[in-house]
Parts: sequence; C-alpha cells; structure tokens
Amino acid sequence: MGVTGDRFRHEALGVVFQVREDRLSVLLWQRAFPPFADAWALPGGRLLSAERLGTSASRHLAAKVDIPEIAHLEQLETRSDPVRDPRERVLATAYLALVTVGAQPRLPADTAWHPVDALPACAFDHQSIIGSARERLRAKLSYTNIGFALAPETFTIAQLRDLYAAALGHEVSATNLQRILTRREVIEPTSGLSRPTSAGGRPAALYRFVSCSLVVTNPFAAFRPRE
Amino acid sequence: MGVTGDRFRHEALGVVFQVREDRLSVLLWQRAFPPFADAWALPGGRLLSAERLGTSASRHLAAKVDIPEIAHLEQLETRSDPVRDPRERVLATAYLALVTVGAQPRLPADTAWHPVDALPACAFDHQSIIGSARERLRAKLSYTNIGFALAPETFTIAQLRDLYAAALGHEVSATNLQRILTRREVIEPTSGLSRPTSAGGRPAALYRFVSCSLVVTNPFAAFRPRE
DNA sequence: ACAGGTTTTCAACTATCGGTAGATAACTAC
DNA sequence: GTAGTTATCTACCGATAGTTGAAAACCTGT
Repeated sequence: MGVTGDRFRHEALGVVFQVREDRLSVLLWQRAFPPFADAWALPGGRLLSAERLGTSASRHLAAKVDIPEIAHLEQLETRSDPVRDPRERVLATAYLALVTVGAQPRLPADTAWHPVDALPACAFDHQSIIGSARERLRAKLSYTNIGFALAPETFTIAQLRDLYAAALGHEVSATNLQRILTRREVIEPTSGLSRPTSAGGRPAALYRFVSCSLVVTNPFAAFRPRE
Repeated sequence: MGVTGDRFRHEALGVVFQVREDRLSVLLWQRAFPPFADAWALPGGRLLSAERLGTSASRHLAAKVDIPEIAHLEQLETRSDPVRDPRERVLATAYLALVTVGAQPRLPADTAWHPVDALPACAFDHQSIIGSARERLRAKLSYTNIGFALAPETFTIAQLRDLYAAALGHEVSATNLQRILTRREVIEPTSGLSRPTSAGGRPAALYRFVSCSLVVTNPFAAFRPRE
C-alpha cells in the first residue's frame, strides 16, 4: 500500500504474415548492432505514454515498414521474461497482423520477408513468438473467416486452396474447401469469371469473402442441445 | 533511436472462477477507497522488477486471497487503455484462474464470490475482462480437457454434467457428455461407485480426468486430409 | 418380497459435417 | 473435331455428436 511500484518499458511487436509465392512468410528486419547483431527481429517498438498497445503496433508497422495494407490485427500475448532483453527489462505484447496476398509494400533496406519454414537466426524470443502466431493463425483459419485478411478482393477456389495450403502447412482439397466455406457462408460467388490461363481449362468462378471483419463461423458447439 | 522511452506501471489481474452451488462464480473484493469506492474489483496487483507476469498473478492471488488450490492459470490478454485507471496509466495483464469445485479457501473480509450472471458494479474495466474470461473458458471446455481444473478428483457423470452446465451457461446432456469425453479419452472410469443418495437410485460410477494438464482434444481439423 | 419411485447407464436412431473419388463441364491448342 | 487441361458437381461414406427410450441398480413403504 502506497509503495512506489516499479515501472517498465513496454513494446509492441507485430508478427506480419503474408502468403508469398505459395509460402507463408513473416516480415523481419536485420539488426545492425548488438545485442543480436545480424540476427533478424520482428518489427515493433516502444509504447508511448498516451498510446494503446494496438495503435502502437499499427504505428510501428506503418511507420517503419510502410504497410497500410494490414487487413487484420489482433493481440496475441504478452511476454514478460525479465531477461528476454539482455540490456534491460522490456515487456513485449505481440500482435498478429495479416497482409493481403499480392500486396507489395515498399520495404526499408534492412527489412525482408522470410518463409516461416526457413527462418533465419532470430533475436530475443522472436522465433518463439512467431511460432505462437502461426498456431493462432492455423486455428483461426479453421473456425473463423480470417482468410479474408490473406485473400485478394476476388479469387478463384484454386487460388484460395493454395492460400490455405500455404498458411495451414498441409494440402487442402479445393472441392472440400469450396463446399465448407460456402455452407458456412464465409465466401460467396460473384458474377465474374477468371480469364482462362494460356494453358487452357475451364474458366473459374470468382468468389469473395462475405464479411471483412472477423466472424466465428464454426463454434465449438459441443454439448449444446439442438433447441 | 536513443530516445528515453516511457515506462509504465503494470499489474497482473486474476479472473478466478469456481462453480459454487451450480453457478459459475468469480472472486472479487470490494474497494474501500476511491477511485471506484464500494465497487468490486478483480484481485491482482503490481508487477515486481524481477518477476514474470504469471508468477506475479500467482503471488497476488496466493497472498491476498489464500488460494493454493488454483488448478489452472493461463494468460488472457493485456489491457492498455491509457485512462483505464483514472489516477495514472496502468497496463493490466489478465489471467484466467480456475479453482476446483468444493474447495473453500479462506477469504479476507472484503472478498467474496459472485455469480457471473449477477455481477455487482465493477471497478475499472474489470467487468469486460470477466466477459473475456468467460468466453475463453466456454471455448476451451468444448475443445480441451480444461474441465479437470473445475472438477474434483473423482466425480459422477451427473456432477460433471452440472458443472459443465454451470460453466457453459446452458443445459448439457449427461449421456452425450459421458460418451464424448470418454471417446476423446478426456475422462476414464475408476473402480469406485458413489454412495446412492437417500432418495434412492442406482449408484453412479466414479470417473476421473485422465490428465491434469491442458490437452487440446478436439483440434479444428477442418481442411486436413485423412492421410 | 414386491411394487413403485429414482437415478444411472447403455444401445439404437439420426442428422450433420467433412474427406474422397469420379463424372461432367468449359475452355485452349492443334 | 480431338486431346489436354482446369474447374465444378454429385454421390458416397465414415466420424461426430444430439436424441430417445429401455434396461439396470438402488431406495422406501407396505
């Protein structure tokens, strides 16, 4: 009671995912100075005095990395290991950020995309944070409409299949994907058709996501009676 | 670069749930002084300089409320609204804590259990945090074995049904519950039988949870091929 | 001991979900 | 046309989970 409590630095980190060339990739920048010189780190930075964590994450991403295309941002978890930063104690709240496939944001010279299954040496606890973010993304792909934040405005089922396969890390059946997402009313057909490729083949119908804000579509309905 | 960053107070809060008299209840203490005098608040307190958030939550719960019976503790989310505390800015990381049914921890005079569907006026953003915690608990009950942290060592299916019904907020069929949790290998029968009640009736088999650490038992398997 | 009441347990029925396979449709190139 | 290619659809089927009702195992009162 009345004791002066300790105060802590706090940072917001962004795990920015984008599917690039059929591989789930994360945005990292390469540190020039110790600690962890030459290692790769998640974008982020200090929380300011009047700022919420979510806006801080947005600000650091938008300013340092020029990404206005972030289609989804959600809080992941807060890391509090006292020695996660060897210089001084810094709490870090990680956010999951998703960028639409095909977007090509300009990047600073020290910044690059890395496929998540071929990560370089990472600074601090960032590799483990990326692991948590992957888990979250995989889970939400299967019970929410979060795919809207990875997919373009309109897309064919084949494109969506490749996107889900990259993000989930295993093969996905186009037939199944189309039926399930349509039944859940996550996606709907538009009137458009895709240009057939030069190799021929039937033109594909173009779909879109029904909603562009997060909706839980497959509630774990266990133990609930059918009224 | 090199700018002196701001530092913040940080607190850990515990949303402690227990099923009491067939109602999901949360532990709250009544504030004596402003701000929010007389309103009810979640237990918790300051993060210390060498402490992780999880241990801070445990410490505050164990010290202030005498609960060594916390069977499960997990991080929920971090609240960062700059004015969530009118005195000064305090970041708060909330934890979900579960107490076994039947445990009767000694409580300080200002502390009491409140059914979550009849909450009193709450201080700060605590009511909304309790809402988040309920959501998390409900979701995890349906796809993990988290019930182990609410149930006693051994129990009958009827007891477990009442427990799930209280935590989920809707009726639950004992038949269904028994079949599903057994098939998922979440619970298993012991050799014991319950004493029949004075009213008569067949004695019930006693079950136990197979594991007392969190296991995901119903992965959202959507889109995964059957190898 | 037996009837009637109570609680538990189990088996059968059913709907839905989602993975699979194969047929059919719609296009290109030759 | 014919062959090749891609997309789409239907039918099948197993697993999951909600529902129902019967049978089992206990009590009490007569």
